[in-house]
Amino acid sequence: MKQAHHPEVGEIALTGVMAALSDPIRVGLVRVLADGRERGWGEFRAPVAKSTLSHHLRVLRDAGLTRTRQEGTRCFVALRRQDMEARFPGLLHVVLAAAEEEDLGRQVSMKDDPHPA
Amino acid sequence: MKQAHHPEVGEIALTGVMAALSDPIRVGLVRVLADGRERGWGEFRAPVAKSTLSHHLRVLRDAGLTRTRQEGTRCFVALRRQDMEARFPGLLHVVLAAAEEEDLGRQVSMKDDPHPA
DNA sequence: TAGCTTGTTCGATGTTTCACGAACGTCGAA
DNA sequence: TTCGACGTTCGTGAAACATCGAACAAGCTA
Repeated sequence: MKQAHHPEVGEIALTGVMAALSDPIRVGLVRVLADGRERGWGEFRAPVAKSTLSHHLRVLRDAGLTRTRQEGTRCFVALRRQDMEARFPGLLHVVLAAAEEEDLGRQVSMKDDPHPA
Repeated sequence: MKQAHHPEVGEIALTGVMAALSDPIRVGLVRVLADGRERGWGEFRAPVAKSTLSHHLRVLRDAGLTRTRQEGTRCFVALRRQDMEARFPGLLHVVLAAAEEEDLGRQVSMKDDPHPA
């Protein structure tokens, strides 16, 4: 588990962000992170193998959408809302609203938080 | 040249739109169409073969971002601004602003319109 | 009719992506 | 030090994608 790379704000590329958000699972991950809370890796519930989940979280991280922090042997993931807002103002908001409208990424939830309402 | 398919407003999918906008050429195409003017296919200038350009315009069309109209043997392409606005309010605007910020898709221009400013 | 123009489609190629299970490295607990 | 938990990485396929040139179809034009 080496220290993961995170792009700086200025390095965040629009194409990377768009590509990252072109997958339903990843949109779901962003949605559950949308409230700004940092989440433990193991809390995520998605219908894929853990290696695949790791892959998706890596794509989000590489694109600059999320930040991963390590603490001992476990990881915490958070949305880089402010960085995204600084780089591409309004983007995250409209994408989240659009995803909500479509209920895209509903397959993703958090443990002990069945995403009910 | 058969009649191309266009998704209805309600059928436009967020993932499709995001995927379509994850390529610099396609973002460039959207940018030159952003003023709302309908453009002739042959006016586009992009550093790819015409078969590749055709492919990119098809992806944009299939995603619901553009509309293609045929007139005799030639085609005219226009951005579906209103439809996009109805489906995903604000999305096109923020994406265009972000693309502007990054000068993404500058490789695409129009004949007799060298994208000067 | 013959030929030109226009854009699409086809086939091939190389790259990237998504998916999985298995193996691995690291850390904390026993 | 041994064990278990936690994520990452690897190896592998299947599918999708970007790209090109060549072939094609449809419509003008001569």
